Amino acid sequence: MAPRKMIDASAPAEGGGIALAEDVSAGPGREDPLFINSLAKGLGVLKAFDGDWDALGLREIAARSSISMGAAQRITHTLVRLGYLRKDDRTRRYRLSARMLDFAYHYLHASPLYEVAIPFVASARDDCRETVNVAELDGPEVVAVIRMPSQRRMNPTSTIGRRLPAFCTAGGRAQLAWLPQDELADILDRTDFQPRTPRTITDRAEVERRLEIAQREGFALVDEEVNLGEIAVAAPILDGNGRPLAAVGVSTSTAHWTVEAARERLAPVVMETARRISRSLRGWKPF
Amino acid sequence: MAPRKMIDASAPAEGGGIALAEDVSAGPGREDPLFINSLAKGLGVLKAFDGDWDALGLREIAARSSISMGAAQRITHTLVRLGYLRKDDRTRRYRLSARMLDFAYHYLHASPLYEVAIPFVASARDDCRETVNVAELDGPEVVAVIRMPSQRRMNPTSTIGRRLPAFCTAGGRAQLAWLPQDELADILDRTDFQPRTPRTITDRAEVERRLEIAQREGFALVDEEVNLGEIAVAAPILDGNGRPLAAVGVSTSTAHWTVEAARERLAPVVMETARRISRSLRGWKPF
DNA sequence: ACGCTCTTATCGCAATGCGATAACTAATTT
DNA sequence: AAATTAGTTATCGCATTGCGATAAGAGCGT
Repeated sequence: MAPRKMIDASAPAEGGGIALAEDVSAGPGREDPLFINSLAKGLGVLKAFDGDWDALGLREIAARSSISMGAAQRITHTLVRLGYLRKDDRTRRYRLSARMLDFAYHYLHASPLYEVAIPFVASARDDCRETVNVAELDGPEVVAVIRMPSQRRMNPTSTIGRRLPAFCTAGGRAQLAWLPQDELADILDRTDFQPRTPRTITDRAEVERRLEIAQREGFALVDEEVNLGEIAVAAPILDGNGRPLAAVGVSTSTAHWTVEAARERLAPVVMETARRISRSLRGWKPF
Repeated sequence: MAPRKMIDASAPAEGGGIALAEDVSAGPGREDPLFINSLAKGLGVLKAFDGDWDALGLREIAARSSISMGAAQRITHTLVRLGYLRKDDRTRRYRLSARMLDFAYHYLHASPLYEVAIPFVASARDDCRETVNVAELDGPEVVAVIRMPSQRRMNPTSTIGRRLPAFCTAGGRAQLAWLPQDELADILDRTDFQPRTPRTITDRAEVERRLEIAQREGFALVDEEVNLGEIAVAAPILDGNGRPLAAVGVSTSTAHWTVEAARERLAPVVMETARRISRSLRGWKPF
């Protein structure tokens, strides 16, 4: 009964709109007759398996997704039946099944980006022996789409699907810098300039200045703004109209690289890699 | 006129029967009061974005997931609102959003396997300069969980989330071979021994013999049974009780490797890598 | 053994999501 | 261009579907 309300950031897409996660439980009929509540709840449950907590019990699922236990019961039952959740009959706890990766598979195969980029990314990683990644912009965030880690273990192993704010990441800035003015402004309007480290630039004007520099230089460089001890460089993958589709980036450690070294030896690699991928993609028009 | 009847008695409104590859519903729509149909349909729509087709229109979505257009309308609306689908207002078509990768992220972070394995896999790939992967068993199939491709472009670029039959893949056999007898039998019972190439072993007894050999040798070797021109070697990652959690595998091309060379130079790598990962995982008990 | 907590099963009700249809808009044909 | 068509959005009344509460059942700890 703890009235804890876990508002999850579910709907960053549309600007206005109603706070949907808010009234899911105590919901009086809302004014959106097309919105299917059970679907939202179901996906909410899938999202509840967030932290590195292991198997969840029914009660905890209900609490985390702020739904009634009856709903949790029905939803878990359905998800188990569909194969997305697995249940340990002994402990009566649930955990995600490998079928969750189906979604990633479908997504990655819905665009040629993945397949085309892989060999170039592999080659780039071998050239500089550092972690290379490809990230897409999704609203004010970037999402890791490809990740080829170096042997060195990085701080928080960034995984496919990881989301980070665009304004302070190299991949994010590399895409923001090539965006049309109005779209950029729209995204920055929606951005929460929260510092991730003491070195994160939180001033919008200053970020915009960095974007101009990135545009001019052809790459974005971020120095310990995301994680202390980490330097990242990224360049945009552009479609035929010069619109950014994603960014190729390299992350490395201040223990082995200086900003100057990165600028000199890493930046050319990401720019060249991004250019090659861009060229291989020509002809395919995203929306 | 009361033509609104519904002869659907014969066609229980099970969620998207056709499009779902698995036996999602042998007939669950029937009497299963806990089964939430709208949730199944919603997930079915997400799955409809399967091939490399690009953006889908409402009509096509409805057809692919075998739901009414009304349902398609409501579901897409909901999914767009939740951020899983993106809509191009000009063409009125939908496509998956990067948010789909959230699921992969949650799944990969629900177990320590991913983080622990990454550096070892990276190191293995650098040792043999071939594609290294980690796959988990999910029923009679294996699912790719980690993929570190070589620079050489492989036939069908295997992606995270890709599913293949366990009985004819190296990663699959490496896990089957270490499974308790009853579980193995259960999985083989459910296996459809369909050949993927002319060289696929489709005789259950012969597959079982190969499993014994794999068990004895410590690794599984598959020669062009999945794709022509491809040799794969894999070894199991075991938990404290000797139960397989996943498998480390290397895929390579017959153009550059012979079976003997793979056995001699690749097998030791996967075995050693699997052993290292296994040891790093001790203490964590999956269910 | 007896509480306790959490999970599974059951039930009656009405809100929710359903399918059909109509209004609309973009793209194609003539 | 006007006319035709394919496809998408909006609306509506109704029964179905999924809802929350409650009761029955399992484990677990003390």
